[in-house]
Amino acid sequence: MKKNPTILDIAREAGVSKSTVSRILNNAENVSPGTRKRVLEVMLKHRYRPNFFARGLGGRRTGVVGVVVTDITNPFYSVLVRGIEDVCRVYRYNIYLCNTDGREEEEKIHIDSLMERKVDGVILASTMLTEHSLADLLERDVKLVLVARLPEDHSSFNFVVVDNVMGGYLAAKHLITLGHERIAYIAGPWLSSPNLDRFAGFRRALGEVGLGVDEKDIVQGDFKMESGYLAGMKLAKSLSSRPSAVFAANDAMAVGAKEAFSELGMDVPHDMSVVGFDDIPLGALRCVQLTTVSQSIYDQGAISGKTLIERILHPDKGGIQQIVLPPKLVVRKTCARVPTREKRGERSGT
Amino acid sequence: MKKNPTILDIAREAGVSKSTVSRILNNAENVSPGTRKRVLEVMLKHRYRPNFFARGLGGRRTGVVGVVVTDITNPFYSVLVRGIEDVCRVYRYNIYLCNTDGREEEEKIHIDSLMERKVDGVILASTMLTEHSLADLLERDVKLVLVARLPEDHSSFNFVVVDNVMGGYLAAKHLITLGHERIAYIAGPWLSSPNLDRFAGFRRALGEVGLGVDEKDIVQGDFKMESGYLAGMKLAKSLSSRPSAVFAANDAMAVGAKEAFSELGMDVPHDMSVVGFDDIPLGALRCVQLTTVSQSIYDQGAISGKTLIERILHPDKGGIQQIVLPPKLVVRKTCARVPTREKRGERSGT
DNA sequence: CTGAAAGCGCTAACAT
DNA sequence: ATGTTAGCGCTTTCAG
Repeated sequence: MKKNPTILDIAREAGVSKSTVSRILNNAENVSPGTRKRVLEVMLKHRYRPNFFARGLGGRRTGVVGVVVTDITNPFYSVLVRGIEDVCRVYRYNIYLCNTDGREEEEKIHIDSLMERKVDGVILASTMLTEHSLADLLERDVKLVLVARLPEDHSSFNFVVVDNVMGGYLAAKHLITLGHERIAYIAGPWLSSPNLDRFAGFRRALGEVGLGVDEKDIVQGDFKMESGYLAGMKLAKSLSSRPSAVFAANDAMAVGAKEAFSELGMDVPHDMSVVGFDDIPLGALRCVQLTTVSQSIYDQGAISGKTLIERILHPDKGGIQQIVLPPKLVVRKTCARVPTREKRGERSGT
Repeated sequence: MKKNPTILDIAREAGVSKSTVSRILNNAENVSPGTRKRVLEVMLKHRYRPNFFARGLGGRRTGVVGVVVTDITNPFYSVLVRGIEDVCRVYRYNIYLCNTDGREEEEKIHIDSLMERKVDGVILASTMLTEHSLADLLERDVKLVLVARLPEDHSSFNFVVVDNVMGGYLAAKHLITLGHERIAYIAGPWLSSPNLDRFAGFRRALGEVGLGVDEKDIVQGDFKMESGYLAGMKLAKSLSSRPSAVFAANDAMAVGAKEAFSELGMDVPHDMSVVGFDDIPLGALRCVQLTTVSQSIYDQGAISGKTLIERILHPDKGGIQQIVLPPKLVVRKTCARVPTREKRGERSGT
C-alpha cells in the first residue's frame, strides 16, 4: 500500500469520486449515510490524513497562529504560553512559538517567517512592539492580539492586559495602610507599558495621601532578578536615611532586592517591607513568601488565545476587543507595619 | 495593487517568467545578475512572500518540526524548548509546541496533528513514550529525536540524554565523602527512565563502599515540589532514627524537602544534607543554595534540535545518533559533614 | 446525492 | 540564461 494515501486513492478504493471524499472531509451535509460510512472506513483503514498543504493552498485558514514572546524561559511567558496553547488545542489550532529576547531584529525575522507561513493570527507578547512590525502585520490582514504589554497608541488594537495602574495603586495603598511614608520604587524599563502604568498607580496612591516619591528612591532595573538585587544593594546602602519599604515593578526584582537586604543583615519585613508584582510561583516558596500583586497570567494567555481564534473564525463579528483584567493583592510575609519613629532611629543608627 | 502578490504577478511586472522568479527564490545559480536584481526589486517593492503552502505541496520539506513536552510551565522544559528554538531559528525552522501533561491521550492527539501538518521531524521530550505513538511516527518516516527520557528499549532511536546513572553516582559519592552512611532517596515515578537511572547510580556508589539503601528510606514522589515537601515531612518524622542525608531525584523535590525540614526546625545542612538533580535556576537562589547535579538542559535542547535538523537535511548521512552528556556536581550549601555519632544521638534524642 | 474539471501558487523537468 | 508545461492534493463551482 502507498505510504501517504491521497484523496484519490481513497476515492478509488471506495468507488466514489474525489469530490465526495472531500465533502466528507469537510463535513458537508449532502452525502448519503451509506457512502459516508464506506468512505470513512477506507480512510480509517489507510489512516488517511488530508494533506495540510494542499488544503492551505486554496487560500483558506491554516489552523496555525504565531505566538511571539520575549523568552519562554521566563516563568511569566511560559505560563502565558501555556494558557494560549490550552485554548488553541480546544479549537484544534497549532501554535508557532517564537522568542525574540526583546530584540527588534529577531522580532522582525520571526514575524516575516510567520507571515510567510500564512498564520491565521498572531499573539504578540514581546517587548519590542515596533511600529514597523505592527504595520507589517496589519497590512496583510493577519488577526492580531496584543497581550501584557502595549504600544503607546493602542487604541486600534485588540489586546488583553491586566490593569497595571490599579495594581500599582493596590501595592502602594497596602504599604501606606501599614504606615509607610517613604517608599522606594524599583523600576523596569521606561519603554515598557507595565512599568509605566504600575508606577503611575503607585504615585497616585501616594499622592492621594499627600506623599510623593523622591527621585533618589527610584532605582532603575530591567525586570530581571539580578537588577533587583543590585537595586536592593543600592537602596540599603543609602548613607543617611533610607525608605522603609520598596515596591518593585515585578516579582523577580522584588526577590532580588529581598536577597540583597537579607545579605546585608537587614530583616525583611521589619527593617524593610517589599512588594512585588506578577505573583510568580517562586514568590510562594516558604523561604520567600513575597507579598505581591497578582495578575492571572494563565488567564491572560487563555483569553488572548480565545479572542484571537474567535476573531479568525468570525472576522465580521464585533469590533475591537480590549480586555483589562483586575489585579489582586496577595498578602504574604514581606510587609510589616512601619516601625515607630524612635525605633527606626535606633536601628538605622547601628 | 494586489494584496498578496503571487509569483506570476512578480514575473509579469519584472518581465520574466515564473521559473526565473522561482530560481531566484531558491537561490539557483543560473540567473543573470541583471535579471536577478530587477526581479528582487519588484519582490521588495511588493513585499512579496512565496506561499508556504504552494511550496510544501510539492512534497518537499516544510521547515517545521514538532516539539512535544509535558508542560512548558515546568522550568526544565522551558529551558529545553529554548535550546531547541534557538538552533531551529538558525536553520530558519519553525517549531510547533505541544504540551501533553503526561497524558497519553493528549500525546496521541498532538502527534496526529503534527503528522497531518507534515512536520519534517519531531522532538519528543514527553513522559508518555507509548509504543504506539512511536510506531506511528516511525511508520511515516518522520525524523525523530528523543530527549531527556527514554523508553525501555531505545536502541533504535536517536536520542540526547544526560548520563543519569553517573549523576546519581556523583550525588551519592559526594554525600559518602562527607561521611554520610544512611542516605534517603526521594524517588520520581518508576516508569521514568531518569528516576530509574539516577537511583541505579546512587545505589552503585553506596554499594561500592559496602552501604545499602533501606526500603524505608525510599520515599515516593512525582518530581513536583509538593511531593518533595511531603516526602521531607515523612522522613523528618521517622520516629526512631533518621537518615543524615537525602538525595532527591530532582531539584523541585529537593527544594520541597528542604522546606519541610526548615519548617520542622531542622537545620539544613547540619541536621540533614540535601542533594538534588537538574540545577534549575531556583536552586541558585541565595535562600536556597541547593547542592545538586547539573545537567545542561539548554544544551540538550540545542543538541537535539541540531541532531534532528541535520537528519532532516541529510537523511542518508550517518546512522543512529545517540548522545549521552556528562552531568556535573554543583556544590552549594545544603550538604555538611555528617555529625559525629554522639552529637547525632543527642540531637535525635530531643 | 454525486462526478468532472478548473484552479490555488509553486517547483521541476524539459525545451529553447 | 530563460521560458513552457505538467503536476503536487485538495476545494469548489458547475453539471448531471
